[in-house]
Amino acid sequence: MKLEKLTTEGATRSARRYDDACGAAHALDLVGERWALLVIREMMFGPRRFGELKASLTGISANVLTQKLEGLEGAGVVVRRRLPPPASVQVYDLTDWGREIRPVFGMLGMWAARSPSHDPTLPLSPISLMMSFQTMFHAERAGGLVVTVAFRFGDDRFTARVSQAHLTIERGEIADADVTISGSPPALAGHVYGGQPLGALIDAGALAVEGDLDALERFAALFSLPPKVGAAA
Amino acid sequence: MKLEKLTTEGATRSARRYDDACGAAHALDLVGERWALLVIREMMFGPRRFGELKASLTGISANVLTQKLEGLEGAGVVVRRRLPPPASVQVYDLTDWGREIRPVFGMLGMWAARSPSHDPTLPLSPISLMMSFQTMFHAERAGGLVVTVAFRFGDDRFTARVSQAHLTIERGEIADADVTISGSPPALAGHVYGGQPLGALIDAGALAVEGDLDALERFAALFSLPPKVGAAA
DNA sequence: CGGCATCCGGGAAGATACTG
DNA sequence: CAGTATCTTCCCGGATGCCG
Repeated sequence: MKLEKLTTEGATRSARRYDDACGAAHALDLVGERWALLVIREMMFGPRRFGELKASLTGISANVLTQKLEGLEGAGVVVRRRLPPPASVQVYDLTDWGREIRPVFGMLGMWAARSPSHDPTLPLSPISLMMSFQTMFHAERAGGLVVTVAFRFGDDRFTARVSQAHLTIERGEIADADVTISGSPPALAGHVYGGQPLGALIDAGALAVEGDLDALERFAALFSLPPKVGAAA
Repeated sequence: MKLEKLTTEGATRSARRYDDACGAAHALDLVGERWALLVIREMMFGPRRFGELKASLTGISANVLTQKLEGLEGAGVVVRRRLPPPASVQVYDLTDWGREIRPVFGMLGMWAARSPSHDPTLPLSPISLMMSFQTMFHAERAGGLVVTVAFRFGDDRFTARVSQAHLTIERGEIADADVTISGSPPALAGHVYGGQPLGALIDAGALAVEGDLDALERFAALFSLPPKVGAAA
């Protein structure tokens, strides 16, 4: 009795999308599925290989990642490219328009960091930490500070530069950094955001620093999380 | 939270959450489930009743709405209140912190409106249209314009005021509006964003205008969608 | 009517194993 | 390493019914 063909009616109702002209609703149609935004996050600093994506997204399985990349490619957010020989490997990257979603991460992160249930000690990917720096940067604290910091997280390299109260971060390492820091993203986050003394983290072997250690301290002082809800101003 | 009781199986990782310190990931844990952001959207201009929410969210079913409201209440984003007698009805509203998520809608909407697949002619809730005005407002076009516009969508009333190149929108109707417009949100969107002539919409019975029609035209000229990707500047 | 519980089908998410 | 194939789990969503 309930065997009526739903295909005829189901064709009109687009599978599982909001039929809503609201821009936010359409954004959710594009990138609202589970994992989608985090996959995008991992490409925010440039193209990445399948294995890198899978390694950075703890808990995702290969088939789900494949499926998300296909969906995002169909939405025009992601492009699949093959690097020129000899390194003719396949990589995934954001389209120009896809990369424009970046401010959403800043807003989402700033908002969620105020949640009482936010736990900054959970695992953190290198890219997440670099993006958090851009979000939690306090330009008014920079003054005339000029400093270049190099980061090494496993095989991932990033360089941050502060100049004229401006912060720029890009992938890769340059030679003339004032200080180079190696270790895990959560350990560094523990210092920058959690107030853990740098010396203790170094002694524990969680971090290693080469170069101007004082420069690193001044760099770290530029960042802080927003106050939690209900916290006194 | 209430589902954790069944995790006797090996004390596995928390049901279906990203174990990620990234702020954006935590935001998705809080409001990343299907419908959650749209439910929030409908409370952006103040408290709403269950039936209002259900009516505005075309396609949602009562049990799903209940479930989302429970989840958002547990996350501290939504509060359930009972209005004082005699109107002792139950309403849902955003917490102060929950309301702070508003900029995310602006960013998401602005980004998704540039998508080639965005269809502005789909159904639109009154609140979505009001929020889109705040997002798509071009302050530089306002000059010294001072105008107050009243909107009537069914039983929903809103008032928009432009003054000193600033736009404010709130729920409710005031007496001294320069112009009052009645009709459906998609019809008004067709004029403001779709370039459909006001006269044609009025003749077709989709919109009705009382008061200074020229003021409405000047008001509408303050808004426009961002260019689609690939479109010529 | 508003709000919530329950049952059920379908489909997405996820783990695992396997292939080029 | 980069996915694909298969199977299981469980969320989503419709329908129905209970209760204030």
